[in-house]
Amino acid sequence: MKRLKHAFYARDAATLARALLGQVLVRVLEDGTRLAGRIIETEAYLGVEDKAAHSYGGRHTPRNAAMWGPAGHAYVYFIYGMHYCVNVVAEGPGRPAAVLLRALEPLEGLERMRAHRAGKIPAERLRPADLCSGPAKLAQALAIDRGLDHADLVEGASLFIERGAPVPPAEIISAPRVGVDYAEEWTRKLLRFRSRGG
DNA sequence: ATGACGATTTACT
DNA sequence: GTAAATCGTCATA
Repeated sequence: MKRLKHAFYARDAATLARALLGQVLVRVLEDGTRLAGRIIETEAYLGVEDKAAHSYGGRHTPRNAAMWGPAGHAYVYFIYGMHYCVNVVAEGPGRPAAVLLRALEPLEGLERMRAHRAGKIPAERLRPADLCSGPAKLAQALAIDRGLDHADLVEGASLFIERGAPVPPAEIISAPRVGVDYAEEWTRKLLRFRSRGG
C-alpha cells in the first residue's frame, strides 16, 4: 500500500473529507503492532468562518494550534473530560481547516483494538462494528491521544494514511454535523460524509 | 482565580 | 427518550 502525500491533504476541508472516505488510517504502536481501518465517516471543519470549527473567528490557542499548521498533520484534542478526537489538517498556512475522523471499518489489529476499548464494556459489545464507530471510539481503539497531536501523517512513523479504494460520489451520503447545535446556520450545513453501506 | 462548557459515549428509564 | 461521567481549556475578571 502507498502512503498519501502532502498534496492529497492540501485541499479545502470539504473536498478532503470526501476524498478520505475509503482511505486506510494506520496506527503503528510502540511495539510495532499495526492497527488499521478504512475511513467510512468524516466531518469537514472549514476554518475561521465556520461557527462550528475550533478555529472560528480566528481563534488560535494552544489547543487548536495544529489546525493552523501544515496540511497532513494530525489535530488531536481532548473533550468532555474523557475522550480524544482525531482530525486531519487540511488546506495550508493561514487556513485553519481540518477533517474529523468519525468512524472506521476495522481491518488490522482487531484484537488489540478490542483490548484498548475493553474496560467495563462486556466482550459481547466489542464486535468489530463497535470498535471504531465514533470519533472517540476510534481514537481509543487505535490508542491515539494528545501525544499524537501535531503528528506528521506524511513523514511520521506512528500515524499515517494509506491509499485505499476511493468512494465514488454517488456512494457518499451527506448529512449535518453531529454535536454542533450551537453553531447556528452552520449546524445545518451538509459537511458530514459517510460511505453508503458503511 | 474562577466558572461555564464541550466536534462523546454509555447506561438507564 | 434523558442524564451522568469528568476535566482541560478559555474567556472573563
